[in-house]
Amino acid sequence: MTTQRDIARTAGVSVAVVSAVINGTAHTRMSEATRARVIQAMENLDYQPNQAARSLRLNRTGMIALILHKLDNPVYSHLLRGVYGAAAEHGGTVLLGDAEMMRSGSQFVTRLLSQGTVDGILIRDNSLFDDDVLAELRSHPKPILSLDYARDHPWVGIDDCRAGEIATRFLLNLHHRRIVFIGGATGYAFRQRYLGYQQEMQRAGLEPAPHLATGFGEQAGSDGLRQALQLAAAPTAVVVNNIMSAVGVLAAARDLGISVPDQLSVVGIHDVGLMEHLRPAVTAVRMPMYELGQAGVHALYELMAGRHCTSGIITDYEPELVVRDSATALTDA
Amino acid sequence: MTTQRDIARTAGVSVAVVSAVINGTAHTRMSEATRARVIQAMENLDYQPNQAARSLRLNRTGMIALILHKLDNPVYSHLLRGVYGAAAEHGGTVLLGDAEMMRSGSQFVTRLLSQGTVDGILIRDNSLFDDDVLAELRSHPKPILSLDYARDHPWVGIDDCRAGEIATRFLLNLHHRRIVFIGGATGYAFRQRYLGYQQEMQRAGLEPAPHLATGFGEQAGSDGLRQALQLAAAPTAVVVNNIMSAVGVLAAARDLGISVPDQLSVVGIHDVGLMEHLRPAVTAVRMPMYELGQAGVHALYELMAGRHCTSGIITDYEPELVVRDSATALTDA
DNA sequence: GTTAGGTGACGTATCGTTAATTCACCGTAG
DNA sequence: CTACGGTGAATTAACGATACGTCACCTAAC
Repeated sequence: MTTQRDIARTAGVSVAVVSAVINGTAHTRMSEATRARVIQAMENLDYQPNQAARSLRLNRTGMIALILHKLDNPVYSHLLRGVYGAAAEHGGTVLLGDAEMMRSGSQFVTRLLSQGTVDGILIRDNSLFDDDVLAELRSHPKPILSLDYARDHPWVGIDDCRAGEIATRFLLNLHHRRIVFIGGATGYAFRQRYLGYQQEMQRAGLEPAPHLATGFGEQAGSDGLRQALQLAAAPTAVVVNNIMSAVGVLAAARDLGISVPDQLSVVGIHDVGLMEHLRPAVTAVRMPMYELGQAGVHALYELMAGRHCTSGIITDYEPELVVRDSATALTDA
Repeated sequence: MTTQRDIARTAGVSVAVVSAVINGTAHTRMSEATRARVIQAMENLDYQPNQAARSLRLNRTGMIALILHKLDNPVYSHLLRGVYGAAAEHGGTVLLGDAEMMRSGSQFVTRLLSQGTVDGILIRDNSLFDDDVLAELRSHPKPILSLDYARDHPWVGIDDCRAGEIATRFLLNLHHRRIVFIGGATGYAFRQRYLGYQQEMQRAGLEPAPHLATGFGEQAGSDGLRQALQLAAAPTAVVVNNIMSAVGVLAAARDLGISVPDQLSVVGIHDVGLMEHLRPAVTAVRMPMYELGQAGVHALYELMAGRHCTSGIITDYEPELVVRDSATALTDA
């Protein structure tokens, strides 16, 4: 491995100068000729700074952790892109973790937290961490930022309530009145979306249906729809709190012989490529996940720089309805 | 931050003893009483070793990189689990990267390769890296293992050819004769699956259809089916080379008014949760991706230990057909 | 002619950990 | 009474990069 010492020897300067050339240290100056010689030597010897040494000296690794609920959830696809991109802007690398690995006592969490492996942590959905881990998280010195509302941490979020409103408003405009809200686990974001639904229903003078929060994933959507059909008045439309649950709703509808959108309109919250390729293609509210990732990283870097960061919902980018085929106007039957 | 020096001071010993207690160094001995005092001090002060210092000293980070094509491809879900699990067994952490980030010249790739950020690299689908990156990969000192056949690296793979055979054999047993093979990008694995299809067709005395390798993803499946229908004799069954393309095939079939499985049987290669929740639920060949991840990590650790590692297909776990609703026996029409 | 200030560069302590070397002490064998 | 081996520990030199303190040299102002 080529070190600064090798460069120094080759260029006939001291390591201090090499380091100064690399970091542009104001303190140590050098002539243009010297700088050029050093740069030449670095290129010739194919020098690459040793990260471990750098981390030790600077007490900073240039790596941030991103902890997600289910890595394979397609809604994270854009979030990941945003996070990786923004981290790269700051010259940083991203260590990706699944919340599953955050069980307290696991190698992974300890390592992240206290061993200086990362400079900061971005987490999505606090509700997933058990109390021990949360305590550990709070006690350790590196900044943490939540990508969802958090009572005890700095956070950045997207307007989940608005997403619920948009989906509901769309269905109301299509003359639906019996609209139910299906799916969603314990997270704050999930509840916010229901809140948006609730508000919009009340604004229209309608009674919101209870939250059929049957959980997360395809099965939850299927269960939710079956429960919805037990209600006194069967719904003509559903808002689905989650992209994978939307798949479950479509499956259950098919299994029960309910035609979508003719007999049941479906609007999903969150949009991914899959929604376009299901049949019927699913009308969904696109959430600005890419932008959330970006904003989260920038805010985290603020924190890591010791500066203040204002928590809140990002307002530059709003949830946006993508109209496809799974919802249609209610015709008087 | 608590360091070994703090422990040493508290326990009234030297740092050498602390290090020896931690690492069990044979060279430096100590009495049981001393060891106990050191351990007590470590607990009291909540000592966590500094990874940067460790990495610098040992020239080893305990981190391996896993580079995938599309992170959000659900088939990686089980692979990830296998990799993370096996890495944890070795006390390691996984740095996850998308091949997109492997564009040569990017921060990420350089960092991985030469700056000692990781001890080894696991890559899936070599075809994704451009020549510059591959050259860099080969020139750098850390071991690399491919999770797919590779001419120039050690590799571990799954039996993709067998998967093609299984899918085709299943359809043949259902009396299908006009079977086409759809989708797949440039990877070796994709071609192997077609090869399996080809072999099985020939074994049945049938002429294999040309490989409708329209690419990767939902759109590819849709395009592939449309192309298949242009063939002289329309197919009664398709093998789909890729899970997302299967979604596209179903969508195109629906759009074209072709009923699955009544008019067209579909078998997918690779299985993910989604397949169960599509309608019709997709019959698919489950690939041992979890086991591939495990085997890859173990082989990589062999390489990192300077030992030899035999490249090849893992045989302990075979591709396995999961029968659902998208394929049915051909009845004489 | 002396000195103040600027320029260009060097030497070295430091980060926390590991491991090779050295050392002090004690009991015992010769 | 001395030499010796074993035990339990301390000292210290790396690992590579960074930044502070220092210094030699040159020019120009007084």
